[in-house]
Amino acid sequence: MPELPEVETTCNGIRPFLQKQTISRICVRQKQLRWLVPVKTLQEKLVGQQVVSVKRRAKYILIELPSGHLIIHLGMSGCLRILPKGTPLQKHDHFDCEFNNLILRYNDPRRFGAILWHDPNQTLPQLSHLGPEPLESAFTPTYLYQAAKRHRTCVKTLIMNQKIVVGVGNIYASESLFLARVHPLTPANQLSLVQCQRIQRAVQKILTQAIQQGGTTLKDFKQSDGKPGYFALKLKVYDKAGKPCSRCHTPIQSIRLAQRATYFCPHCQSYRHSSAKR
DNA sequence: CGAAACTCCTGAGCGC
DNA sequence: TGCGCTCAGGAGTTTC
Repeated sequence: MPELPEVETTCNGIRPFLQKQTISRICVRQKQLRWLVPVKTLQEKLVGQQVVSVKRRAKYILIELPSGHLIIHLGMSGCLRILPKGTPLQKHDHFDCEFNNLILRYNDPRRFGAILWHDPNQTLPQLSHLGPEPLESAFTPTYLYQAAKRHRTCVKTLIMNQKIVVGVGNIYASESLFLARVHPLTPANQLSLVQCQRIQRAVQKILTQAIQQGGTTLKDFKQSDGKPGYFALKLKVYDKAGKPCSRCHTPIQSIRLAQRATYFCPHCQSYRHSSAKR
């Protein structure tokens, strides 16, 4: 579930509680995550350290300490909560980072998430090779156009490729292409510059709106204070198969693309419309 | 090299 | 009520 807006929401939610706080203790209850630093390393690097900042890169949460970064990835089902000390455990509470008066608690039913340590002197493979941030200046229509030219895959798979641009997951890929009026199956190397411009703008608009709404809660995403995200109410095509398109009332179609559910309006996003210059 | 399939895991929802 | 099946938002690895 967590795509860029959900990770951004989580960062914003935990930041005010953690800044300048000192880590007093850590607790790892489940070692079978996607990646987990050795507990000994965590103990050595974290305990007694003061949080300098809380940042986001792609879908990774970076908690900066004087000696490096604690990096948390929420995977598909992870969430981070700020809780009072002594809060009883719930199922799938895998990791605690304790401060003086509060706990940063990581819960992840599917265990696709990760807890990493980034030593500033070393490169972390997960963070190298990442593409530009979609909301920063490097993500331009020209950049997207040049990148698209090198790929034969379809546009939806392209914008979900973290080497091309980070943060766009399955939900926002469908939503962005609907807003851009581009068919998800359009081959990347056939996109026009005008289409790339529409896609770039749409991605930025959708992600910005989703951040303002606190992310999207479909099943289990929670903000750090436990509230759901409200962008689900704004979704136009995702999970709307058979429902009328909000723009033209044609039933929304769903297809499977690279093993992922994909939704689009066959009228608004037809190849004919997509290729036409607008 | 790129593209697509496969993989990790739990839980929800469905049909029977 | 319960069983078995399918599907789920990520992303590195494997295979072709």
